[in-house]
Amino acid sequence: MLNKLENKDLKNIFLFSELSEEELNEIRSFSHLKKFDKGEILSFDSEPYSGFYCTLDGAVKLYKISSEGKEHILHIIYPYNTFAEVPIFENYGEVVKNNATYPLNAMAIEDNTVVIIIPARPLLNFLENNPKLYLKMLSTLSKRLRFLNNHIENLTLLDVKKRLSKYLLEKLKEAELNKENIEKKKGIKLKKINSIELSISKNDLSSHLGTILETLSRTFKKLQDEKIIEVDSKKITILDFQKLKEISK
Amino acid sequence: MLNKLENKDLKNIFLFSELSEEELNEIRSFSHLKKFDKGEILSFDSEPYSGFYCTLDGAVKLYKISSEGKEHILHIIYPYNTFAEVPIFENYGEVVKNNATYPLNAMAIEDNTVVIIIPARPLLNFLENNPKLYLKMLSTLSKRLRFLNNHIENLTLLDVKKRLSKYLLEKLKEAELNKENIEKKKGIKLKKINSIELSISKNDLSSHLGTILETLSRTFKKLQDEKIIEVDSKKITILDFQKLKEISK
DNA sequence: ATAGGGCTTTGACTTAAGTCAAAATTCAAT
DNA sequence: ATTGAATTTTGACTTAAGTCAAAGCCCTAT
Repeated sequence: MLNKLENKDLKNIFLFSELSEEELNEIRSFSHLKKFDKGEILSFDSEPYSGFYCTLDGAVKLYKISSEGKEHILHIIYPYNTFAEVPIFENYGEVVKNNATYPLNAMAIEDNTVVIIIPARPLLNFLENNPKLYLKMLSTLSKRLRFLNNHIENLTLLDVKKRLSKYLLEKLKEAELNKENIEKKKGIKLKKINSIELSISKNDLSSHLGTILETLSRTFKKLQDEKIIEVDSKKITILDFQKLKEISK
Repeated sequence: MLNKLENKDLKNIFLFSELSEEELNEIRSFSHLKKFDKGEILSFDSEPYSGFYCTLDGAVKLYKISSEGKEHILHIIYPYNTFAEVPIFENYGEVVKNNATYPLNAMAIEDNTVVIIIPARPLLNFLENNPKLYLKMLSTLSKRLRFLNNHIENLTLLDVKKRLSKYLLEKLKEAELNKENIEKKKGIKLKKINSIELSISKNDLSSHLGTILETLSRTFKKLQDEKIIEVDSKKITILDFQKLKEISK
């Protein structure tokens, strides 16, 4: 159980992955951990400085909510991924004024979700002395921009069936990459992956896909009736990869 | 008419606004201009290196298009705003490999649209020698992230009437800021702004708002019937600012 | 193993927004 | 000013997806 921040935790974060032990110590000196239970909101305001976050354990959803209570999840953040960088940089210089606003809301979606909080001011100082990190940061933000562009494409140009198909294919690809990593690391050969385990509730999934639970349920059923997938609670088996790919286009 | 790139053009670009004449000369030495007519596609592939762009005259739409030909416009780019930075940074180091893909398509939407093209490799070198620009670049990308987050919020949580209302209010605000700038610059007092001139076709506007021309037309009519706005071709007069604000929430 | 709460599915119905087609308006070039 | 093309509006109709309500399922803690 994660209770104290160690250098090895920081090393897993892309931005810090190439830092020396001393440098990691420095990062640690101005960062701190915080733990949340499922459903708890990560209230950005309560922190001394606005800064950015990284999930170390559990999962966090980043979402927008309308005046009528409708929710849309833009990102699900898993361990070692950072979020809430925007307010640090968008008006740099003004950031310490404590009135920064975060574009998104954040909520833990698993018990014992641990995040590390890295305050803006010391981080900006650190970056200035280690300009090589700027490119890493630019890379992270650029990847997120591409993700959001694709997300908008999905939401505006595809119907729910296509969006769900695309999501399933992405998760399958992730699982495959993960498998290959394990194979390489352990020097073993694992059997081909043809199923995925949904890591979030179907309600959260529907919110991420820009629809509602009932419509998602019906769309799963349609794909199952067409013998393209098999749904067993959270386990989705892909029966016809080609057809799924065809639909997602 | 813009035919030759001059330092004063570069100076208007946020990223380069604080550079010396020599530094601007350097930027100019590896950049070049290109001119497009309305409807022409800015084909990123045809350029020697992938790099980023800045509009100097006219306007460019950045859009996604589906396999069925449906289009969604994510950004309209006006003079001195940059675009297409993502492929430079997302996999930095690999960028020179010439196989970078741009997340969005780009098309000129006015005749005589002039863009400046800044190739990735020399730009990255320049940044390395002028690390202060990194923060400006991070600021630009962060602002774009916030914009896209808001855009997704609008598309997923608001209906067309709300989206249009919000758009009109934003444009009104822009016009007001513009007015204030002129007043400050010229030391004169202008009368209050209560109308805006649409700078893009209604078809493009509908695509940007995530709907279609017919629905946009009907939504304009609804707002007009409710005496909230008055539509005279491209000129939109706001008759009831409060109500418009109420609707947009 | 069983009760209870949280999730998920199903059914019947509504609605916002899309489609297709035709008419009307606006714009730009003579 | 006039004409033809491009843009925009209007009307009639369809449809994907949302709403509301009820039933069913399945964890998890006793």
